[in-house]
Amino acid sequence: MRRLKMTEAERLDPSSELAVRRRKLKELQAKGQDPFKIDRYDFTHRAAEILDNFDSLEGQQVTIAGRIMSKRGHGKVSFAHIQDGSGLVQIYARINELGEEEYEQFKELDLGDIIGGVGKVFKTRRGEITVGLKSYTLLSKSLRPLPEKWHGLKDTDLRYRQRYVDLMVNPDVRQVFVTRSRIIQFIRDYMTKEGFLEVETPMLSPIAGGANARPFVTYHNALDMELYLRIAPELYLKRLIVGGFEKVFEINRNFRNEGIDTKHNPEYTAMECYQAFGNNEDMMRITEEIIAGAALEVTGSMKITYQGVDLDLTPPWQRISMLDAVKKYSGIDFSTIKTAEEARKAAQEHGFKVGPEANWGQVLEEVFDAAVEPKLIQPVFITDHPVEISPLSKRKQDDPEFTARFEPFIFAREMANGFSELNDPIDQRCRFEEQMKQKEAGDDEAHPLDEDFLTALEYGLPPTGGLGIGIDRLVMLLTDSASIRDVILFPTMRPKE
RNA sequence: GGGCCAUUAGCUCAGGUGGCAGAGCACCUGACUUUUAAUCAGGGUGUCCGGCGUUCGAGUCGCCGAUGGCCCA
Repeated sequence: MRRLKMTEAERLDPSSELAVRRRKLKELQAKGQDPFKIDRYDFTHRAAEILDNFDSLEGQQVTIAGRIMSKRGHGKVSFAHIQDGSGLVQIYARINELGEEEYEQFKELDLGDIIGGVGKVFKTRRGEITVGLKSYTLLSKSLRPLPEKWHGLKDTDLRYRQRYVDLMVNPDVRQVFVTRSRIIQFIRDYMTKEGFLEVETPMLSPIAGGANARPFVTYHNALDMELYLRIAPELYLKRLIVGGFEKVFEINRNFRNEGIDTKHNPEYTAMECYQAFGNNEDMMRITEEIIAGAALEVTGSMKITYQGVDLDLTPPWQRISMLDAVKKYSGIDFSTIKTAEEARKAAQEHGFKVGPEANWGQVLEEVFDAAVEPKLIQPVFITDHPVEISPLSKRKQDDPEFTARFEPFIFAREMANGFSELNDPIDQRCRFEEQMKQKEAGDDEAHPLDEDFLTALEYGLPPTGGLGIGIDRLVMLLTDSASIRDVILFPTMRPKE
């Protein structure tokens, strides 16, 4: 079989827009005006600066650079809008200012082309601040047409796959990611101000611990071994506390091999922190201050609206134990139920589905998830989780079947998870062994036993408070985004074809 | 994993009961020296997501598959 080598342009319908733009590029290159040979362009002002400082800039010469987003030709005069990182500004091209040849070339420019221009700032008859071009330079030729100017790009599939186009034509999208960056910056500043040291721990690890989740598996050729992408940095961060760092935090990605929906992306960002000599109370304070503080920082208020619902994030938040919450919303009083068997029976009688192997704590959790979680709209700390579902948390002093743990919920979503860390190596080994039994019984999200982590605990972990906050869900909350994919620049997608 | 919905021009979308593939924007040709989704005159540029089937005839009906969205587990 002969392979026919055709250039992109030859494959295209010669009347198509793609072919037209390639032809224009070729013509420019033939005239020695290849835009892709231009190396640098020094602008003096951004679009927003010109709009904001019109009074002082009127009549002054400015140099701008950006992408042509709209164009209106009027014979011997043309208007266009140029978009740069700050926004849009109108430019005005006139034949007797540019000269015949340069003006004719200006008319050949396409939407999406990137140009630089020099000209004087003025206001048009209709009052729009405009740069009247004295000269311009094509800095990059766009070979593909932009989406429609009025409706933008709506197709969610295309928006996520071609985020660069989404960002070009949908200013709100850009703003979400600016806000995301500000939220992360706020958290980093807060943690640093509180004396926490930012650290980085492995993404690749022989054991994926620190959470109950299925990991991604990968392979290291030189070591000839499987490695896991981390599901949480927890066990490494606690090793650092053992080593003598007293306050550490990490903002980074976790990877969980689970389904994708509006609240889950396989890779997501979390902030985890650990404080030696602290406990769950300290972590609850940090949680409130970060979430409410970030809201104040990016929205100007601790009272926000999410998906049409008013939420008041002002601390302190309500607290209710998991046991009391389940009693309140499901009517089942688990404090009077002692065995797993009784618990399963009670849950089933109230219409909850529970696994046949579920232990007491897992039954409580399943009833909680079904009956309580959807009701938790305003911020609330759920506390005192049962020990069976909290393998890394310290037991409560007054009731060893429960732990000094908390999870804040807002708009029915778990926003964080924290506790007084279990630092008893003997108990930790028992907890791991219990998890291993569950794994053997078929629970592939059960926690693996990490022998080196136990060794670290045997050297001595001080009493420690720990916390993890899901950044993506926080950004969703503070940008009023319905889907996690709207706050992740390049969400995980199945490849096309 | 299950259910529902969507997929038609570069983009946004129309296309009762099966009968020649449509609009707006974008693009092309021409007019127009301060426009504002500029306007005016002309031009349709298409693997109707893919495959199989029913039919004289499928964008439309059926089955299978792909991708996405929403709901449920």
